Amino acid sequence: MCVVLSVKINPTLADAAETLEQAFRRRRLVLLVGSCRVDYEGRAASTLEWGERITMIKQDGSVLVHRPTGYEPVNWQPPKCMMRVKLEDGSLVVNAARQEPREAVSIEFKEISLATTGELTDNGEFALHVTEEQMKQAVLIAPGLVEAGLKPLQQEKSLGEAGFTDIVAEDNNGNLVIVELKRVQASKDAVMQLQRYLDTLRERIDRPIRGLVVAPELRKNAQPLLASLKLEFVRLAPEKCFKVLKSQKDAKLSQFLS
Amino acid sequence: MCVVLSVKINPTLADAAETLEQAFRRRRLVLLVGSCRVDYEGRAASTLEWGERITMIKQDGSVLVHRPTGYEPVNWQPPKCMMRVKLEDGSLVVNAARQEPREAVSIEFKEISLATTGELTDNGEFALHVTEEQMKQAVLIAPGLVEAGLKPLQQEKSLGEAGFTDIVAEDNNGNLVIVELKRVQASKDAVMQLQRYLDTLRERIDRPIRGLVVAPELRKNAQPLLASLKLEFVRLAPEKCFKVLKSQKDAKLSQFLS
DNA sequence: ACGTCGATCTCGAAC
DNA sequence: GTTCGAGGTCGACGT
Repeated sequence: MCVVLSVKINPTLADAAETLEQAFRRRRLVLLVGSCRVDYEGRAASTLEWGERITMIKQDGSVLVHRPTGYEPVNWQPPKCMMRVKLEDGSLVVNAARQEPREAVSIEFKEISLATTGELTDNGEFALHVTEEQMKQAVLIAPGLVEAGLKPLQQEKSLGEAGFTDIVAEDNNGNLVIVELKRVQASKDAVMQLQRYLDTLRERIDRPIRGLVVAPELRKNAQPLLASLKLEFVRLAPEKCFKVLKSQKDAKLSQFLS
Repeated sequence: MCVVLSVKINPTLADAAETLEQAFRRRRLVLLVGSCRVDYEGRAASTLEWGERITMIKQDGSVLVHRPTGYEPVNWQPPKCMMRVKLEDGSLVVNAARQEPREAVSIEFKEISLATTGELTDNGEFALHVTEEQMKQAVLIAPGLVEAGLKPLQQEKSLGEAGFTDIVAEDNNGNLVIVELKRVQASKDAVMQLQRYLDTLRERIDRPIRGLVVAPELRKNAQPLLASLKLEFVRLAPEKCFKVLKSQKDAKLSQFLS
């Protein structure tokens, strides 16, 4: 297997231009390391003065210009860009343009240290292990994770403008229980969202309703708010949900095999 | 000048490991292209199965794993990571860990097509031309951009839980004027945010208050909402703000030179 | 350190 | 197509 098709070290700009032309025509991956200047105009406008950077042009026409530090690209262009190469006296200009919105990034190189092209194939599955949706599934499968005797009523109850509740259930005393789930530490936001649900529900339904924030943790500054609104917090670790889902999956598997 | 220090095409895993060890010790840039699998565990947890990707390890210890398409890295690690390399039978594992929050990305290579290291210097200045903050500055300098006779009162008026207004001013008729600024087309969000400010203010202050959404454009579906809330829209192009700021800057400069 | 807010946010799902 | 909400958001700024 050979994913890297061409590697040129310190090519002339003309040589690099040739390589780029070909790569863009065939929709190949391009990696450029060199000294450049970048102009952007579109949703905003920016200029980046001379410096050494890494430029990545992907197979779907997305463009990333990375400085030697930091998580984010300093300049970029989303997928589906039209790429153009222009050789001017003493500089190589790569232009990436798109419409809707109309915007363009133009990268001017005065020196290229490395020009690489390749064709990468990547069908590997990406899985985020415990999402909020998975926590919900886990709680619906095993409501005891939240409270003994809890009985889920329906998965999502539309509340019009107020949004959706995560879980509607009933407790051992016949109270309606509204559950607001968070995969990570719950903040005031989560508490206020739950309160809005309750406000809306109480206008429509005349029976006792409890509000539960269920999350691995409750942010400290949300605790007074929670208390003042007479809501409740239930600690639930994502790992527990993961175990429930795993055992569920295993059960299905063994059922399938039996 | 030589920013790229080492380029190895189809190196053995042992050879690559050697190169990486050295690069990490000296805090160099590393680019890897090859077939890998990625595990992440920290704020969330994820797995990415085998595929061909580009891995970029920056000079500040940030890590980016990019699939051949899309703007975003599929896995990453913020700056200041501890990097470790481990050679196991048939695979090279690169581990990037940090604390606060405690999390780690582990990249397992079974084949490396390209391993590059380098030392990039980049002091080029980056400038974004018109930000929302700059629009605000422009309006404070030249309130006439919004309305003739408008007099700004203070830059930001704290409204407790409701957040902050962009600009508080007074019009020719002695009305209080609350301005919500947007650098791009204003949506229902902007209108509702402004309305929240007004609700809060009207509880505290007993005088006529007008609410203005100031932006280059107002989204069509926000217009009925704006009308029903009796708010107003004022068109303001970022270019005009840019000119104001530029003339201001020029004035300062000529003042400085005189 | 924590909280809030903007972003050329990006991305996906729902409508 | 547009709108809405989440993100391992990131990054900047204020307290």
